[in-house]
Amino acid sequence: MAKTTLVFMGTPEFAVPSLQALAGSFHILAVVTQPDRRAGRGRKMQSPAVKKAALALEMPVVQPEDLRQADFAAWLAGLQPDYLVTCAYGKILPLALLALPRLGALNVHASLLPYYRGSAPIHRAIMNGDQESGITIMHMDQGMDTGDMILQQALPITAADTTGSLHHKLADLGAKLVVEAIIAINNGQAQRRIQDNQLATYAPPLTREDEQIDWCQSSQVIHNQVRGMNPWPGAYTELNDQRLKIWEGRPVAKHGNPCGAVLAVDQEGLLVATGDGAYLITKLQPPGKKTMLAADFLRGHHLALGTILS
RNA sequence: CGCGGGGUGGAGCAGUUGGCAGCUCGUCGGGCUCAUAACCCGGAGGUCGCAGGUUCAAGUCCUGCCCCCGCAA
Repeated sequence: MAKTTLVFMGTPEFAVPSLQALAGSFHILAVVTQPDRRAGRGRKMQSPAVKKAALALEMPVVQPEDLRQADFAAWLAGLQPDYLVTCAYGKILPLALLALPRLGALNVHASLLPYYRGSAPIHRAIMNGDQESGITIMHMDQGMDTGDMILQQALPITAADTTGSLHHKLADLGAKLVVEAIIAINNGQAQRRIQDNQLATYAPPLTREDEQIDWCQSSQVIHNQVRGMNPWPGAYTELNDQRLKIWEGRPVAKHGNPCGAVLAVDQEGLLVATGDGAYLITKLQPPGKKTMLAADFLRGHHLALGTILS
């Protein structure tokens, strides 16, 4: 039997482990990723993480500007892949493409579908204080993350997890499962499970509002937000018209008013009143500066108790 | 050529019109205390990112370069 062939589509860091795992088990005909774009400080051209990984594996890389162009479909059809596998590609695939692969068009999604359909499932799971997340390998259909599920595996979210740590774990789990899913389909052992749309929830992209801390929320909600925004894009608060990113902290059983007020300043950090208690900021970052311990920050910025963060 | 902040003892910061390099913390030694991340006294530790220039004199003014970071994408 000929080796299974596939075309991989993905863009950011999250997709790299899946690409590498698939490359180790099957024959990847081509890698499709988003075009290089001017981005970041200085507006330099930047390649997607998947492109760098694919080039390192010496695979052909294609970076179409528009998937709806007829020549892209023709190109894909010409490769005659067994599978099309997407993982955080970043664009909706035209329906016409999904039928081209002989054995299916699969997607790696970072949630336990039908929960958290959409683009920010990892952030949202941490922000909501969930105890569990996971990976779903599914067939794509025309909806956003609505297709039939092939394989799913849960992963506990620990109290210490941040979006960053969970992202790494899920990327690795996704890599493992997508290989398993293809093997199962090849062997005829895969079962398609329909998603229960009644249970579906969505994980919309982050907005600026998601980043700003509302100190009148509970300490736990704030903590989940801080964890969820770490390492990107960072939860922030305003101090003297300066935006201060809050990278780490923890709820503390103290009380004070009003919410947002600085209650204490010591070697452990900066204690701030919240809606139901207090939150100890232990690691933060002023604009233009590196991330530092709150205690370090306080050595150079003498904050009066009662100063309000907003 | 997207906008902007910054590199000053180990850490975080200040340094006004150029004129002996300071603050908080840490560290070392001593003292005090039942005790302390407490307090008191004393000390060490700095090529002020790099290279030039202006000047009697440069952390500070000028030129070039390196590095770090925020916004925006």
